Amino acid sequence: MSDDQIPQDEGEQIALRRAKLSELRTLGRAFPNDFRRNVVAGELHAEYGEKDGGEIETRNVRVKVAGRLMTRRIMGKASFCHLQDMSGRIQLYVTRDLLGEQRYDAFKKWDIGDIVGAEGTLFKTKTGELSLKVDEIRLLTKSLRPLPEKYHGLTDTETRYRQRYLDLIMSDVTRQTFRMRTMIIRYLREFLDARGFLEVETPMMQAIPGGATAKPFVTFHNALDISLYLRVAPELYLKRLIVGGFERVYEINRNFRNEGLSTRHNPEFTMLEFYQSYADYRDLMNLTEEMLRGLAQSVLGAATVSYQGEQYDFGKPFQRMTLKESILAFNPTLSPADVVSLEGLRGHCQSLGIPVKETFGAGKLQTEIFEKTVESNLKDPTFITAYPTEVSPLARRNDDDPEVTDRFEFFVGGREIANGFSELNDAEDQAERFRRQVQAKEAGDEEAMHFDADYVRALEHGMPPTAGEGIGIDRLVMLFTDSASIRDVLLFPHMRPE
RNA sequence: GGGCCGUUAGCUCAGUCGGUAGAGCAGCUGGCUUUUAACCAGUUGGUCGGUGGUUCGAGUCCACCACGGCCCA
Repeated sequence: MSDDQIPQDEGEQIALRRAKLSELRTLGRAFPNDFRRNVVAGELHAEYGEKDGGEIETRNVRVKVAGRLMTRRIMGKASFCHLQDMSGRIQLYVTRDLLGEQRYDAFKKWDIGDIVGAEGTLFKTKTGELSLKVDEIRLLTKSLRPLPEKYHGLTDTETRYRQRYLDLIMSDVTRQTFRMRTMIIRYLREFLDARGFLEVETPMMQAIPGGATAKPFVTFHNALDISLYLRVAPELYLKRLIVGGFERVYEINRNFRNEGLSTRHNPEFTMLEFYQSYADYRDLMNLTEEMLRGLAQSVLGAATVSYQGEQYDFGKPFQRMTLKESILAFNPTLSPADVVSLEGLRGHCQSLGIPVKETFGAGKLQTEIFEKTVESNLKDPTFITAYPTEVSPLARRNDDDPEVTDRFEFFVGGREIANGFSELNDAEDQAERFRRQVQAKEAGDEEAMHFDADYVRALEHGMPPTAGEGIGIDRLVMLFTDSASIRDVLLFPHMRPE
């Protein structure tokens, strides 16, 4: 950057650091990349943290570490500082006697935030902190901007999201949250891989957006001269793979839905979808229970999940009830006859203040009542089953009651985490359900599905009886990291441009 | 989209009844060879989110706008 590009309103601290960098440039390579560390802080603490200081010094352990300078206490001719690397922090003891006056004076001019490499021998201070007595130290990268305050850290929510790198530098909680996110996804992969599922990737850009009732983003492909949609779900592609003979597949990837932003919604979010042939929705409920119980044990080391002050026990068998049962349980004024009659449901919606459209059938009305009165009360891990066919255009009808499907949703902490069902593999029924969706779309429902003729053609070749499920990864990570907002589990949540 | 709250130094925050804008950390100068929110002394730093308005006078009151947070739809 030349001088005339430097913003004039930069603070004096930045100006001073730029001047220091400028001096470094005159002294040689200002951004060297020839320092090699041989250990990280966490390994040192793991190996020597519990050992006696005298024993450590006797062994004369020489190590090379590197990281960001986070604290500094200069006491004349000797100083303490902490380097932070990916694994943690290690304290350095830097003295004029070991470095010589010239190099020690240079060290004293470095700033908090600079990237430093150091070499020396391990010892323990009189307060017992494992430290490095430094005899070689180099500035590897000059930092031009001051870091947030060391004690309170970065608390401004907006800055934490917009400048996540600062949040990651300053907050151990944030670092831990995103490590946990990775651990959760890794566990899910290993769980499915171990059961013979094949991980695949399917199109993110689709000519016909399908697999969920949601408003898509539209983009344009210039060479093909067609509109493409960012996918709202991978479902129809994954089931094409089931038709193709990949009998167990899964995908962990992004979906995009053109909706508002909130503490639970980001326009792009991560879903796990998996499909298992020769299985039904009950098999998947059992699999889900096993998966989540194992997940809790694996990443938390306990069966109980603590979320926003409440405890959820994944160790005991998950509750199961049908949608209708749950509605009756939480709507004492509604009779068993009302819950299946159009008039009874409409009247109840009115008393609840739910806006009802003329086109809503009993199933849609039940779903509305469920979302308004039941969902937030499903605290303990609970499966709700028997969703209306009307709101389940891709799910297999129940053999005894064609008005409902062999479908479940899974709730914990009052939030939907998973949605699964026995797949509809009757091509003619599927074609009819698509036609219904197209009618709804023509009637103005922006979230209704398109008719996907190739998907019906695939089903016409025969899809084995299959069950499939989607799990919202972001919500799962929120639960397991005790995060109140989805933005806390997304490294770069969407924000309005500054 | 609606309601409430917020935006003051690089960061974390005060700012009374409308009367020349403060602290801690960071920075700068000096001191200090086992400190750890190091310490001691001194010290720099502000378009109070933006634009209008009311007023002799606005960080403070009013209106609108921007961005964010929480709740609701």
